[in-house]
Amino acid sequence: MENGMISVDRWAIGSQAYFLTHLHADHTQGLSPSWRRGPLFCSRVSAKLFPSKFPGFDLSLLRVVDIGRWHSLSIASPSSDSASTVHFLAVDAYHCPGAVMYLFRGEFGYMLYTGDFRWEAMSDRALIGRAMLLNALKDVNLDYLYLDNTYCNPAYAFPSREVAAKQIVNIIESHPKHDIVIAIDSLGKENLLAYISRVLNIKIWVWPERLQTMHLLGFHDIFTTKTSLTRVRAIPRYSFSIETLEGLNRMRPTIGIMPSGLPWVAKNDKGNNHPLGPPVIDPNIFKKYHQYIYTVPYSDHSCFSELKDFVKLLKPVDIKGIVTSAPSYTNPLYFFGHLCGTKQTSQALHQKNETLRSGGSKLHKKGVKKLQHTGARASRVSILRRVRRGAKVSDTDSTLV
DNA sequence: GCGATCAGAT
DNA sequence: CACATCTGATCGC
Repeated sequence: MENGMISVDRWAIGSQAYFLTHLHADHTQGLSPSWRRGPLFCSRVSAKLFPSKFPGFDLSLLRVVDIGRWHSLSIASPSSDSASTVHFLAVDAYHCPGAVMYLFRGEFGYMLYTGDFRWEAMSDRALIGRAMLLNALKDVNLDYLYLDNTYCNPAYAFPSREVAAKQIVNIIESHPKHDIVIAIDSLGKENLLAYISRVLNIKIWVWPERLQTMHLLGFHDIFTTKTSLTRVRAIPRYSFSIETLEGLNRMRPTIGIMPSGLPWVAKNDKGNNHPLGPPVIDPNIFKKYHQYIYTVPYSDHSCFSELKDFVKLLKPVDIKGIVTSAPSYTNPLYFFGHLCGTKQTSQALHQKNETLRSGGSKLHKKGVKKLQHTGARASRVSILRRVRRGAKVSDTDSTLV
């Protein structure tokens, strides 16, 4: 938060309390096993996963925030002797396991920080979250909304995860003799994999660290690390590529499935990369992306229409985007200003397509020097990182490139 | 030397 | 493309 007394998904020095929305790496930059700058509030599921993400972390710093219940925290005011109280409520963000949004109440008014979230209006979980938020805000204004603006453009239109999951099952069923690899991250999309497993009555291979995560999350019979037990494997997204699929296909017929909201960007005209132009739906939707690869619009972020529903529901006085680093960052007020309180619309028109950068300016020139590195040191760093997250596999079994 | 951060990759 | 992630190189204490 801007007053500097509380940080959400930021871990630099200077705050009295720190809040974690979820355990994806881009929200934990700056956290490390040796971090101990203050109490760290997070959901119960995040707390459970915490030791495996940061082995050696001082767990006495963790404060579990129960979903749906108001908590409070006393913080010292920087300008006066008196302490003030901040109240906060965690609401299920329905993004990845443990992901929550935080509603804060304090001298600054009401502020909602969504973190990453998916707002599928028809889902039970979103309905519960909706009721919590409406109840908390029924008699007051929401002064600030920090919004997951990952897909804050009408060009981003994709179906519910339920629909996308059925598409994926259809793809698998239409390739009965193929091996299947599905790209996932270190956390998230467990429900998709569980759905595939249940419908097709098949186990899903995951890599060993991921199996540990699955066990912590309470999945005990669905996943395996033995390739001989299944033709469906979930592999890290960073190792999922055209080359990977080509390599696999030299051994056995294999297709890859990339579940993501990204390919469903509408493509604007070439020369005109104005991000605000009329949306044009990508004609390749639901089609093959490559000889061996299907991309399916399964997203853990809200699409544009869901963001719009969310803003309409909460009618915040002001909105700020959480994601500010994307090249085509768009101020949410451009699309949603008219749904907000006073004066935002005209303001938004002057702020459209504003690009915000974080503090570190990148002035380094590239390629000025090419130093040889000492191979010994590089591998030591790498090994330490592997050890920290728990013994990386060198599995001949999975035939990952 | 070591952790933090950056650049570049998928 | 870059949702999130990993690797190796470099920075800075």
